[in-house]
Amino acid sequence: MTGYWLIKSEPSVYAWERLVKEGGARWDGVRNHQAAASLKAMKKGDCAFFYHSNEGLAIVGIATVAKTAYADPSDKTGKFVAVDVAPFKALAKPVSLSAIKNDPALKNMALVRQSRLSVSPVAPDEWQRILELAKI
DNA sequence: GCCAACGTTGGC
DNA sequence: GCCAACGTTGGC
Repeated sequence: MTGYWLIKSEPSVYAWERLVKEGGARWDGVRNHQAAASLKAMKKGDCAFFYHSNEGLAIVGIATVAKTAYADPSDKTGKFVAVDVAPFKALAKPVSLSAIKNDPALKNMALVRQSRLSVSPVAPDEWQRILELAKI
């Protein structure tokens, strides 16, 4: 069973285009326990929507989990974890936050309900719906 | 630049 | 262990 997730990044910090260019990245710096729990639950090969926060405000691509959770080297306390992700596919049509908010099928997404959460699970039906909107 | 939501910290 | 104060995130 493939798991579905959503990871956020500010484009000015780490943009989707950079992930594509570099072919992969360590996803570290998560300092929230709820988000960390999602990181720990990720399996190799799981898919994650890549969302641009602050600027763009849209899901722009799909990444895959290349390496499951390990101790985050940037965390001195040793409590938090990082995963490695790789680019999988760009969306033909980015799905904006406003489109998500306006879609009754997507209203309950963690992205909408808990906007500050940087890593969150995505339900399979939500995943499918977004793929439709993205014209994949 | 403002503000709401949420997490964390520290005094009691 | 409660709660006020403060810091951070992120949408608008």
